[in-house]
Amino acid sequence: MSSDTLYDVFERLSRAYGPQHWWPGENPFEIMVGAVLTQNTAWTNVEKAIDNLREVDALAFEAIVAMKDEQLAELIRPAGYYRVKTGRLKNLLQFITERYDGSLEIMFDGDVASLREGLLSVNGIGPETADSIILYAGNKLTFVVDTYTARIFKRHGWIEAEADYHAIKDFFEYSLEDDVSLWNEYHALLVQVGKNHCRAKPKCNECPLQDILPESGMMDLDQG
DNA sequence: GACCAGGCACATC
DNA sequence: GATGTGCATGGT
Repeated sequence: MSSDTLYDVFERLSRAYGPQHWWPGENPFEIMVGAVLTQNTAWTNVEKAIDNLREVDALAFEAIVAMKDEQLAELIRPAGYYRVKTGRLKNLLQFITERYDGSLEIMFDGDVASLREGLLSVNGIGPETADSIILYAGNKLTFVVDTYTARIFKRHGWIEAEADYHAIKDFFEYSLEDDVSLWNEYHALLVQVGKNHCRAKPKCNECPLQDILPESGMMDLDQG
């Protein structure tokens, strides 16, 4: 699809939903924790887990590092996969301790490419989580691709059905101007429209994107 | 009760 | 390299 169409999509979503103020979270550390907890999980469940951590003053780097695994697991339980995510959070904090002396400020100060590579080397941090941390916690330029992004653009035929994470990421990054605020807002809006209309069973009625002509390969969308 | 959610790692072929 | 499976809670 053309760069103009990509901006058109953004404008429509922006008009329909307004500013998204992403990421929901008070500070970079909280955003980073949320990025792990929300893996394949509804945000409402993540909120419960984050509230639990906050209640016991455990929404902080040293507090989580010091916590026993069973204790952390119990607190984040509402977010699901709680045993797995306990390990992932610990792995991430250990990485930051070792490489950046436990400082998010130092971590986000350096080169984005090497930070991304480092995050991806952590067991439990995949491309979406790494990019979410870099963009939303670090305010650094990287585009976040998620299930909704792929689903929306593939269903409309705007990207090829076989495109993988990096192909989609490259497509957005190449087509859009380098602007952290734009990339932040664009991903947030895609999640918003995805939640409302582009789930497994699509509801295309009243979707802000419904009357954009597909460029190819559009599936039958009005069965939801 | 079935289905789904802002993924990721690992086993198996 | 492609495909399948485990991980788990809570809302619809």
